[in-house]
Amino acid sequence: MADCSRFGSAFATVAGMSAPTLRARVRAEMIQEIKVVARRRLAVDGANLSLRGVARDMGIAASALYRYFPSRDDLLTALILEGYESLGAAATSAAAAVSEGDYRGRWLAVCTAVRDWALAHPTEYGLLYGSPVPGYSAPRDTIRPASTVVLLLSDIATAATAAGRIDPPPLPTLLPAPVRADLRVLIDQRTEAEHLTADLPEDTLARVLTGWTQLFGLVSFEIFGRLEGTIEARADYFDHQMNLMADLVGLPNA
Amino acid sequence: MADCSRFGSAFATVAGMSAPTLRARVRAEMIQEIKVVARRRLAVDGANLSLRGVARDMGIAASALYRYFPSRDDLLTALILEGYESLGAAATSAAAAVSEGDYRGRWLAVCTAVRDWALAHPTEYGLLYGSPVPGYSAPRDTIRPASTVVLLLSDIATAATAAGRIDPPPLPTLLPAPVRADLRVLIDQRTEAEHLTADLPEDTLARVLTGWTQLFGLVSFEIFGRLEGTIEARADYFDHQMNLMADLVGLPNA
DNA sequence: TGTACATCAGTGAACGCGCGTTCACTGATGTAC
DNA sequence: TGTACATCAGTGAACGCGCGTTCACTGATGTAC
Repeated sequence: MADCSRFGSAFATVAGMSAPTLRARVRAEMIQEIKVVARRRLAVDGANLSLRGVARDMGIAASALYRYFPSRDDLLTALILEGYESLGAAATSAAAAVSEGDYRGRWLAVCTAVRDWALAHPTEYGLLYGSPVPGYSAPRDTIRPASTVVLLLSDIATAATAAGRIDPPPLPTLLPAPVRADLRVLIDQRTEAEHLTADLPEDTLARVLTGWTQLFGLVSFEIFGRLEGTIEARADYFDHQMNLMADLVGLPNA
Repeated sequence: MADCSRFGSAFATVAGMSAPTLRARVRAEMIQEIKVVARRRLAVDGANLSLRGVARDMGIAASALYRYFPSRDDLLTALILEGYESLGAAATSAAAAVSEGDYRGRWLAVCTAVRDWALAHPTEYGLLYGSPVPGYSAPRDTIRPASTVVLLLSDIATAATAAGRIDPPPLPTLLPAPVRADLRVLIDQRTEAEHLTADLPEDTLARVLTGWTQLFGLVSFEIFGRLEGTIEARADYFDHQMNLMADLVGLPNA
């Protein structure tokens, strides 16, 4: 839906074969500009994205947009998809910038990248992680890109486990069997899909998911204004909480 | 804004003095019914509450609503306020149903009450804890009722601390000074406002806030569909996570 | 290299809809004497 | 207890707006010979 390749784009037709025609290049640029302008409008209107508004900002007729996106919802879907990809890319490159063996550093880098991205794109963040847009349901395509961050986090834990550098603090609460089963399925799916040999104990994954929930829970609190009047040292607080989660997972100190 | 007392209501004029007039009673019932119907519509439309829709459902003219609420936003505010009150009441009575000394039981009761309320009122939950409604900003009145849950949680920790029944697991990460200062202010505000003598260490409050973030983070994940395809044993998982948070705070096992 | 036809981008008017809010009004309820 | 006036609840038309989407159209770009 979000992709436009089913439109008779000359670009798609000759993709990779010969140089794209003038039209194809202009078309691709146009699609990009529409998304850029739409994102700008999103920041003002919130999730109530309006095609007419976008067209107005671009100085073209509203109907012209239908050459590029078959409906408003498809444009919204494209923006959501790119949002997940943008956030995922930020987190991925932040993780890659930290040395292999510094598991806690990588963990914190991912968390901080998510927060920074959210602060830089608050409305987009709301679109991705806030309440669902009424009358709009995200298509299947968004599921995979949406899971980048949690995969990064669990990969860090997996690597630390494989290196024998994980040491989670013992806590009285034990993992209930049904949850353990759910987690087992997730771990098996992951190792199979990536042809990994490294394994992740269910108990570790459970704590990684705690950290994941804490990460987005705290970022949502901050972005949606729920920390107003309580915590003022936001960055310090965030860093502290994410370190606590790294403690809980058992990642070593540097 | 949300209250209608500045409207020339006969009820307000004679409040507590003599029996309310027929008109006053009918008026009060009408206000209630508007809110009930509006809440029902909210469940369908999401945050895009429409006055005309409410009027249609009630079988009256849209303009008639202006006798009761000066604008759409005031109705929305009233609903948000009642939402916080309803959630807070559910959590409070759940806590009260657990015996004084069972700190962990009270903690879990509050958490479960929040989750149950959210599952029973998903759209309202989204209105309270999702992305802010575009073009609408919540007035000051909503701040106090919105903090009921976190106060309940910290009161449990305070009581456990006073009883000497708290035993948090030591973790390497320490509280940064600026955060400690923020937390100190919150604790002093609370003890002063309630004329309490019991004190709460900043480190404990920090972990209570971790639990608070985890609680709403996880409920939001579940309500907003972000657990789809991962955790199926939702209730077990929730219970487990909230127990983990109780471990972190150091609440004793029963 | 040039011409004839097909494809595409963009226009502007139009459709049909829903919205919040205002306003002059009718009829019922309440109040003061 | 009854009457005159004031207050209130609710109506229905209207204003002005913005929206998504469709459609017949013009002019430019691309393609096949």
